[in-house]
Amino acid sequence: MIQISAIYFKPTHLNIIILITFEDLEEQKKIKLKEIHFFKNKTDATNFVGREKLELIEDTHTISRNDVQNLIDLINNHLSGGKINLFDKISELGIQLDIQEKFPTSFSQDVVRSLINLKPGEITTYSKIGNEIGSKAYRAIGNVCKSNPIPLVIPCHRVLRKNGEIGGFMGKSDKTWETNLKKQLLKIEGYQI
DNA sequence: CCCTTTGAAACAG
DNA sequence: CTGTTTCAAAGGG
Repeated sequence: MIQISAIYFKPTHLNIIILITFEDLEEQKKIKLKEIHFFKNKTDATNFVGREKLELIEDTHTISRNDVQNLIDLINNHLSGGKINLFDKISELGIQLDIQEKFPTSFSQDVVRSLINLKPGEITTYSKIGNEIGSKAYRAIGNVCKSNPIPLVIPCHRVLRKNGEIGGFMGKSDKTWETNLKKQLLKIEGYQI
């Protein structure tokens, strides 16, 4: 039984709670980032930890791995307007991501490959991705984004509708907290909607 | 296997 | 705005 740990924090320049779940790869002295979740407040994050039966880490000093603190620093840097490619930086740290497991089909991997090439402030559309990967399954591209366990790192928030509308975020559409967060993330990256 | 349903979409009318 | 088209993926025979 693999123990999944969780830690949550409030980024310096954004009024949300970010929760990271990860697996400790002890033999490699590394971690594997599993999921990133966003919450409105600490209560919601705590409830999630309880529901998912996660091992909550109260602060990073209690764990031996620097990876977790480095990861939090990277996310904070990015959310403070630092135009870094989170996917690349995380890879440089040697933090594992289970892209293969979470995106098993070649279709979904094509979509992910297209997404991680996007720079902060750069946007695309569902149809543009379709053109890149040679598919007209625009809605299926949305489904891949919906199943993304690591938003920000795989930047689904940079995918808008062709007509300029915001599109969905984390499974939610229309005027939801999620789509509002999508707008905020784009604004931080310097993209004016 | 095949059939139906479901999308964070796009397009025509 | 309302259909219609579109196709990958998942679920149920």
